[in-house]
Amino acid sequence: MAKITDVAARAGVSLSTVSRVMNGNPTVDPVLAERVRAAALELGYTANPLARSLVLGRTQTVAVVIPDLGNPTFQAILRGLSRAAADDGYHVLIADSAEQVDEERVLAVATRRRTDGVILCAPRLDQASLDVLLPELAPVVVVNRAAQDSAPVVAADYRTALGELVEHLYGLGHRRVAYLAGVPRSASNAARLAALADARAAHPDLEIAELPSGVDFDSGAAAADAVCASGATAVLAFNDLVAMGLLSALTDRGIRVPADISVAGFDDIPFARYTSPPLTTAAVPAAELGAQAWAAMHALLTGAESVPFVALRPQTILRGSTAAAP
Amino acid sequence: MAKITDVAARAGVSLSTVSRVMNGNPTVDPVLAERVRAAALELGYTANPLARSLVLGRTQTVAVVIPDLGNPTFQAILRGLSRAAADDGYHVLIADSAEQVDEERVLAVATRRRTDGVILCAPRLDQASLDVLLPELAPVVVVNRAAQDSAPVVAADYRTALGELVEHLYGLGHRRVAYLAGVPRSASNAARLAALADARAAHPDLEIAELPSGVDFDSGAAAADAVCASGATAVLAFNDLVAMGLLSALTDRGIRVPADISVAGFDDIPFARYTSPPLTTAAVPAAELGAQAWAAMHALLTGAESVPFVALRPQTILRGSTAAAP
DNA sequence: CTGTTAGCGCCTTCAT
DNA sequence: ATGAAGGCGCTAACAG
Repeated sequence: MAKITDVAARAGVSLSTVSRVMNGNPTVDPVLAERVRAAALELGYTANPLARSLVLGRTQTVAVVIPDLGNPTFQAILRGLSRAAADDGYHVLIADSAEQVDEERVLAVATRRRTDGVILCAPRLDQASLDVLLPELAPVVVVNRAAQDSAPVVAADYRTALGELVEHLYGLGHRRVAYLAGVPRSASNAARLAALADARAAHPDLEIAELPSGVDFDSGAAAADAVCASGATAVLAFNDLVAMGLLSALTDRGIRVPADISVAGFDDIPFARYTSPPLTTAAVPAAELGAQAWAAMHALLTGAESVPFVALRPQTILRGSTAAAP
Repeated sequence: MAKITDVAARAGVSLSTVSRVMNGNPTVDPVLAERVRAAALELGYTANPLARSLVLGRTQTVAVVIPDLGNPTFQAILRGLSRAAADDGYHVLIADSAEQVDEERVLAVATRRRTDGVILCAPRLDQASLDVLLPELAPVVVVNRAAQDSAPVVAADYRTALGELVEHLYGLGHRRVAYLAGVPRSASNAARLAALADARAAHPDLEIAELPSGVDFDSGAAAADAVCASGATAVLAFNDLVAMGLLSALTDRGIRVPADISVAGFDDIPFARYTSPPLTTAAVPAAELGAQAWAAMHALLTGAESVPFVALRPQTILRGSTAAAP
């Protein structure tokens, strides 16, 4: 691999001149510049990014910490982020913590050292740990959870979105609703609970039972009996996977959706529209969330003005899985 | 951020000694070593990975080039790869070429310079370009396509897998089968066509019509009319998304699956089991593919013995979307 | 406008 | 066993 001294020798100039030319510094004699460019081309020279990183103090790379690369929402966030970063000439280092919450912190700090900043998706990390972690990570952008002013936040507005879903069900005449809670300690679950509290306050005749569940298909299926026992006429699932699992288990039991019971999901993952019946859900703009997270990071990196808090409003998508209460 | 000289000063030793201690070099007085460790701990010192990378000539990072982060198969490959690499203490840089085949080459070369190697998923890159690209990328591992000895290959055996699917249909009495071809120029499509040729040779009474299609849900839906017109009693879709689109469109037309027509997919994406009817398909072990790709790269990086070609056999999954010919 | 020089932070011979 | 010194490849003052 050709190095800068090789190019300098070939062009008969000093290495500083080569550096200047390669970096577009205009204070170079056009003739020399051309000679340098020719030499660089012949040698297929490109500056070693590592050496540049060391001297410049920036790597043109950011780290994205994600709890689970198998989760469609994080996949979409990563996709949106990666493409937006690429458009700005940045690279992305991924760190999948594989749901190991205790690893998350170490991972974030480790990746931070080889990058210019980190975008943190850590919904299950407790707030106290997060608060001490963030300053250590700066510049850092937090996705989908609060970060008391120590970092810009880009989040979907789960509270409003779930609120709309509740209103939708209430408008259909449902008065007994079950909520399948996902990870109880996650930030987005807290937002959802707030939405339920809002709804209860607004509608005294509305009963919302909170049933435990997980975050995946099987959890939804496993909750079917509890849902039936609760006497609810409508279910708000933690996410689409849970809703789909529930849908499947209910169907197996001969319970008709939405005739007997309405089911709503959350996220609008790609397959939500293809279930039968298609799933009513709140479309979280995950890829856009990723793009916005990048935008926030880019602003941090370039010292540009930036919004400290970006809230993206999920869109309520009404499909066939919800209907009037029986 | 503390640097090695800070630790040296605090411990009252030279920076070489600190370096030795941090790297576990045993030729250091235990007393000094302990003093160094204490100093490092107090200062929260960790060697700057960038500086190490520059001097050591290795970054502990590999690049993964992927054509589309939105594709479930590549997502799974990335997940398996990322976790396997993390287990060996390596980081992963992702490069999503967003299906821009011409960008793929530049991207691969660019990311290669900041990493120790690249794992290349480039199913649509033409073979000639690939052949000149690979030497430039070494060490490099190629996923899901041939690489004439210039790099280790880790691939799913599409040919055998599709062959099994055909046999399955043939065994069910189907004699007129339609194949919904995906991207004609992709490597895996070539493997699939080879499987069809095998089947035709083995069963003279078997007719297989090749119908053009894309690779996504909508392509499958759009192919419904052509499928009906073809008179086929069974369809092999390029992948599960195409199969699901077809399934949906057929259902809309009142055509029953599998009573009127059988449909088989490919890949076994997470939702294939949840369609109605559930999809018969070939389960490509994508995450395992990623893990194997990492293993191959790790071998390359450590100079270990390695297998030049790993073929992973997809498992045929029989579900409800295929049945006896009407 | 160009070349020389001093680092960026670290590892590693080479002496001692 | 330890320290001094050179260099990884490049950029950015500083002279000239």
